[in-house]
Parts: sequence; structure tokens; C-alpha cells
Amino acid sequence: MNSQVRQQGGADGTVGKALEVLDQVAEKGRPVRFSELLAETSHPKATLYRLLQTLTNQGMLAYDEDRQTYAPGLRLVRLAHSAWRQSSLAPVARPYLAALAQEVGETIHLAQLDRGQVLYVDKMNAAEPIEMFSQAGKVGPGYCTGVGKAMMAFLDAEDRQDAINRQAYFAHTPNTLTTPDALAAELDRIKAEGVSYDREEHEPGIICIAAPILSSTGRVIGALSITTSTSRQSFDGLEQHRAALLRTAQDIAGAAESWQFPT
Amino acid sequence: MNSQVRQQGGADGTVGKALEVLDQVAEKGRPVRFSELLAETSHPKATLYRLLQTLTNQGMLAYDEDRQTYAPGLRLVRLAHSAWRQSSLAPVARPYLAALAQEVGETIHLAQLDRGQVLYVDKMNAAEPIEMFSQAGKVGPGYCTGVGKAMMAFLDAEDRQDAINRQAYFAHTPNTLTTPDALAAELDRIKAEGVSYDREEHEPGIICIAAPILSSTGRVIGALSITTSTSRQSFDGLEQHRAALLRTAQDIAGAAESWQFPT
DNA sequence: TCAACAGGTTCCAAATAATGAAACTAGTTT
DNA sequence: AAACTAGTTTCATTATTTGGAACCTGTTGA
Repeated sequence: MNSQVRQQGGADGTVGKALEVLDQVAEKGRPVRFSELLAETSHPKATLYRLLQTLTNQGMLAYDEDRQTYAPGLRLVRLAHSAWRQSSLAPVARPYLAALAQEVGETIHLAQLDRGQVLYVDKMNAAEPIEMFSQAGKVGPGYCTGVGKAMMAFLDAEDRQDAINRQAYFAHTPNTLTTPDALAAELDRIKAEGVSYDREEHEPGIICIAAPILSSTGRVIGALSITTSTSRQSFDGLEQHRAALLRTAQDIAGAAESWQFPT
Repeated sequence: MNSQVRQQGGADGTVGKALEVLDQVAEKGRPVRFSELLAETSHPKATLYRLLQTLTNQGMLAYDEDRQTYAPGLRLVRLAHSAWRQSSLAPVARPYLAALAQEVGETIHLAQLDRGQVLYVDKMNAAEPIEMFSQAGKVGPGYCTGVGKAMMAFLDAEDRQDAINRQAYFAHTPNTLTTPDALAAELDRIKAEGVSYDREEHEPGIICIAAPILSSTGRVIGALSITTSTSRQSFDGLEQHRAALLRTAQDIAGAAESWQFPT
């Protein structure tokens, strides 16, 4: 095999390959057959087979004998619980999100940036209670969401460029920014202003105002948004929540930083 | 190395070792230093170092440069979201849990069995939340929880024995069953009766009634419990929810089985 | 009934990646 | 300044992974 060419995604060793397969199964979003995976992978049959065996063995995948399909396994849920709890953001932010949701009566999203993509780590619906993994863990695009742009705007030059390069620039709606230059300009505006907006750039009728959560050193920890629909609220209505949003973002930043794990 | 002796836990290859390390970090429940992990592992320094590098690289672990600590990474949250959504139990059961919680006014837990341990996959809090150990993704012991015993009781002979062997039998309270024999006898009773109870076997003051969720072929899919505290409700009070519990368990079983993934 | 086939599983020599003792670096403490 | 601690890199050795091909096993079609 050509050792000069690095696999895309940076597959380090066997572990990398196994995790690549795991992702492949997860991305399908539904149970998949061996042959289906084989058709998409570059691995030879035997290799893929053993990777799947190993992952299944380890509980990272679950194999349904009846339907002969693979799906992400329970061990992931266990591990993610630990990841979520340990993350210095989500658990700390929870009470602040609840308070903000109460105050503004709209849906609040909490997100982190993961390789240029938005990873939602929590969601508060004014009315509804805990929605653990049903919403948390969901990924979305960075270039056309309020939280995505808010976080990208405050990255340092290198990371920001990297994030800009990773976007898909698919025109979800007429308002979607579809070029790196347009995005870069928008990010500059956002950095100057301190908040970002989603002007129906991702889904028609859905708008939001978002703010980054920054550490005292200026590093991006995450972002938070107040989302609504054009049928419920005007754009100016959102604007009125701006102060509350910024205050909450700062409160969370402070809490996240001063928070130490209980011994 | 001695190829006759298999590693405990069934470590298949490099991937198994990496995942073992991942578990180790997750189990700590807080960010850990390299040296802390090194002290607990059998791997030599360099090996552990590279495993951590690989995992971090892959986003399965997050490394905090400032504090020099490792914690479970965001990629897990993303993967778990997919696992949860694809699981044929949790997403399907959600509306039934909500209805039951409404009806009985107590906390409902939904769990699955994972290597003899209870994995909570959802939780519905009635209006009044009781402060207690549990959340989606959280693991608990099988031998001293209502849901654990309910699931173990309906396993086939082989799996059941395996599960019995995996228990820790730590006496959390005076009521905890502390021997495999006592547990086996209890499981027989539960199988005959159709429901199981936690009589303050795990936490003082916390009681529950639980029922297994069985497929039409009799396979254990999960379990469901109604939990309360002795200060809120008597044991007889719980007993009155028995019919509702069993009905819900059956409804969920039916829904889970007839449910097909949307194409 | 038998042959061809498709999906899945196992084999084994060759290729590759993991190993780990020891050396090294960069901070801290004595 | 020497000894120590925590983390990182090196490299020859060793073990694991690889993948083409053969092999099952149940299904389809003639």
C-alpha cells in the first residue's frame, strides 16, 4: 500500500480504521447489513468482517441476529453519559439554560464545535422536560446556524480558517451563505458585534440569535442560542432577548471556568 | 508474550486495548492525568501513551492542555446520539413512559441489560422530581435494582447464569441480596410473578416496582420501573400501579417489535 | 434434483503495525 | 547543581493485521 498517501480523516492504525467503520454505521442512521457496508468501504471483505466482529464483541456495535444488521451499541451510550457529565460545559450550563428558557419562553440550544461542525450538547424546551440523547449529540452544519457562526467567529486565525474550509456550503435556503468569502465576512461582522443570527439560513421559517461562550482567555468553549420561528416571533422580537442571552453566556463561561471536578 | 493466556475482559487486538483505556478514563468520572492511568494499567508507558494519543486524535478522548488531563471526547456524544436513536427501544418507548409518568405521578425508568449491568436509557420525571442517582446512559447494578432483576429473571438459562456470575453482591443496604443463590431464588419468584420489586435494596428509602419488556419470542428487550421513596408512598401504593406498569410494558414491546426504521 | 449464486466466514503466508526498554527532554524540587 | 518527576521519542524486535482465495450455507432458478 502507498505509505506516502495519508488516509483522509487521519486514520491512525487499526484503531482509526475501526472507528471509521463505527462512524460509518452511525452515520447510516439505521441498522445496516454487512454487504451494504462492504460496498461503501475500501477495506477488503475479510478486514471489514473482522473489524465489525471486534466492534460488536466490544459492545460498540450491536448485531441483530434475526435481521443480520449492525447498529451502534449500548456501550456508546454508557461512554457518552460519562463524556457529557465530565464535559466542563453541558452539566454546568444546564441550570442557566433552564432559567433563560423560562425567561424568554423560547427554545434554547447549547452547542460545541467539533471539527467545524456544530454538536448540540443540550436543548431546553420551555415546556418539555429532559431530552437526553434525543437532541443532545445531534450534529449540524457550522456555516448556516447561529451557534456555528458564533463559535467560528471567535476562533483564532488558524482554527477559523480550518473551520471555514470544512464547510459544505450547501444552499439549504435562499439565505444560506454559500461561499467561504461570504462566511468570512459574516464572521467578521459577528466578531465585531458579539452576537450572530440565523436568518432562515438553515431551515425556512426558523430564526435564532446566538452568542459564543468564551473563556477568560478568549478561547471558544461553546455557544448558546435562542431559537424561534417566524410564525411565532418577528426578528425584532428576538433582538429583545439579546441582553439576556449575552448575560447567560457570560454566566455560563464563568461557571464553567471556576468549576472543578468534585474529588 | 504468552499467547495461551487470554486477557481478561476479552481484549481483541489493539482495538480492544484502546477501548479498555477509553473505559478506564470514562469510569474515573473526572479528568485524569497520564500518570494516574499509567499507575492502574498493565501497559508500559510508551504503549499507554500512544493509545491515548490515538484516542485523542480520533476525538474519543479530549485532552485539556492546560490541566494536562484526559476526559471522554465529544465524538462519543455524537455516536451515542445515533445509538440511542437507532435503538429499537428507547425512542419508541418515550411516549408510553410519558403517559405512564402522567398516570401514576412517579418517576419512570427505562433500562436495558448490558453485560449483567443495568443501563438506564431513559427517565421520566413526574412533576415532583426526587433527587436520586440516575439518568440516561447511567449504569447501575443488576442484582439490587428492580429493572435489573426483572430482566435477569427472564433471560434464558445460559445468559441468566452468566448475569448472576457477573454481579458484585455488595451490601448497599441491609436488604440487598448478597449471594448468587439468594438472587437466583428471587429471580425464580419474579419469573413466576411477572414483576420485580426493589425493597430498598440499593438505596435506603428508595423502592420500586419493575416489569420486563419481552419480545413476542420471549427475548428480554429491556425493563421499566416505577420508582418512589418510602416517605412518599407505601409499598402497597406501588402495588396499585402494577396493572398500569404491565400494560405499558406490553404496549412498548408491541410497538418496539412492529417498528421499522424509516427509509 | 442439481447447478449457480449470494452473503457470510475462515485460512494462512506476507505485510504492517504495535511493542517496550531505554534514552531523552523539560520542568520541579532538594 | 544534582536528583527527581512527568511526559515524549526512538528503534530493533515481535505480534497483529492484512487480504486473496478457498470455503461454507442457505436460496434461486432451470
